[in-house]
Amino acid sequence: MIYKKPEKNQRKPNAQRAQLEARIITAAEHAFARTGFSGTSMESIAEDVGISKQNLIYYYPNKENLYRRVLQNTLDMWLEKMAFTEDEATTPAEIIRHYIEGKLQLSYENPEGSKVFAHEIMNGAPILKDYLLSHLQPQFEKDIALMKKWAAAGEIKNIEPEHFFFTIWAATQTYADFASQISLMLGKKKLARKDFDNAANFLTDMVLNGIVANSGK
Amino acid sequence: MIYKKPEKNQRKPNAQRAQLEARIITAAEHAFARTGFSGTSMESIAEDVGISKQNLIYYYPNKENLYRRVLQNTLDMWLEKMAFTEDEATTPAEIIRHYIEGKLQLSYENPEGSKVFAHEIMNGAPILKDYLLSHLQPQFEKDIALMKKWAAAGEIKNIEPEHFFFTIWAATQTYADFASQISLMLGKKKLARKDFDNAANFLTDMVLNGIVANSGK
DNA sequence: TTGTAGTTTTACCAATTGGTAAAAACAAAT
DNA sequence: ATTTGTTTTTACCAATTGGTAAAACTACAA
Repeated sequence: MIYKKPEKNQRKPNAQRAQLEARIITAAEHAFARTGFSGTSMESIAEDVGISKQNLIYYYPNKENLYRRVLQNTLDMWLEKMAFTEDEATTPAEIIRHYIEGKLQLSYENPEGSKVFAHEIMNGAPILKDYLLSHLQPQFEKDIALMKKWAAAGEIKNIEPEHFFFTIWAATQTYADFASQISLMLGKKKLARKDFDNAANFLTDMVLNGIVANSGK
Repeated sequence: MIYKKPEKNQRKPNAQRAQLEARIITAAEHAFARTGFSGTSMESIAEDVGISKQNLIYYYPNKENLYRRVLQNTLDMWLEKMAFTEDEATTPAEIIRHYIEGKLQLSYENPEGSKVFAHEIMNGAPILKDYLLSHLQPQFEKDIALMKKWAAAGEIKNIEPEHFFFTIWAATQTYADFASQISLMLGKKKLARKDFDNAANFLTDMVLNGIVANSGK
């Protein structure tokens, strides 16, 4: 008898599992985006994927687990666009323009994630609170400082940077979170790429004219 | 036997009932604001009021009923601040300033209502859709036209008014809907009157500088 | 003091909730 | 063909859900 390393043999082509897991995450994201954590049932997610509830539970053993996974998934691509500290060599106007465009693109590409985030915040951020404090807050602080430096150097007007960020966040995320209302107002079935481009143009124009010292253009 | 008009005698001092109904509405608003329609249970609302679920059902016979009531309650005070057509005699700058202040005051005074509204929209506005189309949309159209007139007259820059409104709505409602995130960022337990004043100052300054032709001031 | 309208409590109920346990089906390596 | 790990199905379950039905309680007018 020889000692044989009991190396895990992975029979199933792992790709298939990954694919199903991805489909589950997508369905879950969709569901949580509409009705939040407590308003969503595991059954409905499973149904959406086309598997049984028990089978769903096999992959994600409980609801909070699944929810955290969805939240984390989104947050990863989210947070990096939430703060704008970057290459300080470029001008404030360019940084701000780039920032607005990036956030709007995110709303366009991942509106569901934005909504899941919104639900969590409106519920008092019970799960995200720590994360926001430890990850977003420091970045926020840094960006505030940067804008104050700009103001001191006369590159932008002497505004309150905090509210600048709240406004940009709100104005960009609204095209994801409130898409149904916006498309209703515009008389469209669904928001298209073009609408996001228009939004980007409007927003950057207004913001740059509004706060950049030498009038943006 | 004389025919006596069976006039309804209202024994219970009607005021007491009205008071309890108001307490229920408040509790319901609070609950729906956190977790939306499907995420809220009648039990939890009753508990919050301090009565039994069956007693709650005596006053509001079913959940959707109660939800519609809460929604309507909010909407009444909501919609009139959602459009700004008014006295056309005043200047665009004054109208816009007044508009922003009004919307922010609403967010300050009734943040719960704002959140209920947000939940409804994020869920695709299943109940509000018709109302928005018949009430908000026409006002919206009118205001768009007004702003275009301003632009044609050279009073404001040639922007896209639709996105102007989306931005203002988002930027003002965010202080209600996302209050938990904002207060987290500002390092405060709760947003105070002062924070809303600051927001109003920032927003009006930026917007007026950004879109009014003769630079707002 | 009794009738009556308004209110609250008690007793249920079927459906849905998130979740467990274990049996069965499946697929691949030996 | 058999073992072995992976996946799916079947069978449950206690708790919670929105809601019904009716009994019991309350207070006031006659």
